[in-house]
Amino acid sequence: MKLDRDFYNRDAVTVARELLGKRVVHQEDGICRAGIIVETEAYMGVEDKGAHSYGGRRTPRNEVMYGPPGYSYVYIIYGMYNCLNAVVNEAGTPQGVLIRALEPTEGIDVMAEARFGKASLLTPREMRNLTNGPGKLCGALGLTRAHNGLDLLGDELFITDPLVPFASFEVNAGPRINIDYAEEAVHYPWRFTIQDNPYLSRK
DNA sequence: AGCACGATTGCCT
DNA sequence: GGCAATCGTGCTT
Repeated sequence: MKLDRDFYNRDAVTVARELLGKRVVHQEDGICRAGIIVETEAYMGVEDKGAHSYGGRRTPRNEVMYGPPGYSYVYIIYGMYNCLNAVVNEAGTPQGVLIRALEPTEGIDVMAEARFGKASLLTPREMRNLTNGPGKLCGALGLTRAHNGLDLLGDELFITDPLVPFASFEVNAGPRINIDYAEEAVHYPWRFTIQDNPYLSRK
């Protein structure tokens, strides 16, 4: 069951919290790769010094944030990694939720091939490193800037309820990662994690 | 046209 | 723990 448009039509903090435990799917060329979201960050838009859209900054890169909710925002960081966000809130309020880590569930062999060049016989360490970071999960799912602006209610990249009920979990909130430039916003508790999940990007 | 920097990762000590 | 890699992007000139 895909999350509907209204799910995304709320503020980023609310959506970031509620995306925990949901299932991200990338389906391309008949190949399905998916995982459960275990870590997110909220970027609250024009008033959030951590956000790409802070102060109403609008560029070709973040243009999709200014469109309707429920679309992908994929951007390149450090010249080599991609980060996946869901655009949230009504059109014109440029907020987003960064997907920071997944627990892999489907297409693990394909993800392993994409990350490590082998489809099986992963060490426990490799298994954990498959999707425990925003750049890593994009690598595993095969997501690039070419997947920017996709409708998350479409058939290529979408988010659903989990196929089988995910074990009950506690949600933790803490400061976001690597936004040292964000002044007072540095300490806002807008990073959400499933407590003790083995696929978190850090403790 | 040039330049400083980043919502990261992986390798090294 | 530290730090280099690597280049698209945005902003200045």
